[in-house]
Amino acid sequence: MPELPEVETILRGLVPYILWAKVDQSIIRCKKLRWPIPEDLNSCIAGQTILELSRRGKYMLFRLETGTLIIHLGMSGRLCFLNNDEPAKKHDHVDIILTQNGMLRYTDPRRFGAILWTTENPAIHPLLSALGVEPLSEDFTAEYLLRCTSNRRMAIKPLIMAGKIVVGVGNIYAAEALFLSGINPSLPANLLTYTQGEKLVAMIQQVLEFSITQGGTTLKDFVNSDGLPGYFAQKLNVYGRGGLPCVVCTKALTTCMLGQRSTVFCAHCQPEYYP
DNA sequence: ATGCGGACCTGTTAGC
DNA sequence: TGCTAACAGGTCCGCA
Repeated sequence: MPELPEVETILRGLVPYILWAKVDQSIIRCKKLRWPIPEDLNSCIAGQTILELSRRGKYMLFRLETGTLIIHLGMSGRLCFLNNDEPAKKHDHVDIILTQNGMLRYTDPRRFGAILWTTENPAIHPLLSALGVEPLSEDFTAEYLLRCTSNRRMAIKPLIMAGKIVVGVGNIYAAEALFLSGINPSLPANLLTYTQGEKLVAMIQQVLEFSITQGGTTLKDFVNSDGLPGYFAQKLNVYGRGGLPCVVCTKALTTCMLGQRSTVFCAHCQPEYYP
């Protein structure tokens, strides 16, 4: 499941292959994704040069001449640069064939992803307009976080995952950052102290940045689609380790559900708040 | 406005 | 062994 570091890694890897390339045509094999792929996708993008690749949260933005392709990988989506003669497999939804050699192939078995087209500034697109700040930007500070959490009673973990305050913090990185910050995932957000907020901001940035660094090392492999996601290379302290010993205190890690998400934490290192 | 639960979808794993 | 059921994941939507 691609999180922000994976999306960033994929984007960086694609730049040398597709920036300034021209779209010859696109082929839709299966338009069913989270929203249907626009029927007229081909007429929207054919013949246009890819002018810019960027990212907003986990949304990839391919700016063409008359509009922008918005691509989300959901949880099982992949975007690979392949030779034109690569045979299509079961869950290959779309090919974007370039006039030079090669094509971009979108694959998504679980269909949680999206491919959309907008002729407007993507920043005002309904999917992007309400997103929180980029976690690795200078806008993401303890002051900002505290301003956002001060009147919210919701648990801190689902709140930082919701994407309204900060984007790109999925279940894995939320759990890891909270562990490294010593903050209980259930802590009501309004009780977050400034010191905790500082720590949390720093740890979110640390785990994401480290993961991007790791992703970079497998960059050349991803083109063949067998590159390991960054978080596999990353040492995970809590995610997926419920019941196993805490790497710090050796007590068994606790698993709970929070906002319908499995959540692992150390009850000793991330003590609960008692009112 | 806030916050919660439901929906989407299917490959993988656990349990019978 | 073969089947079924639960689970995982990100994000939007609708209802209280």
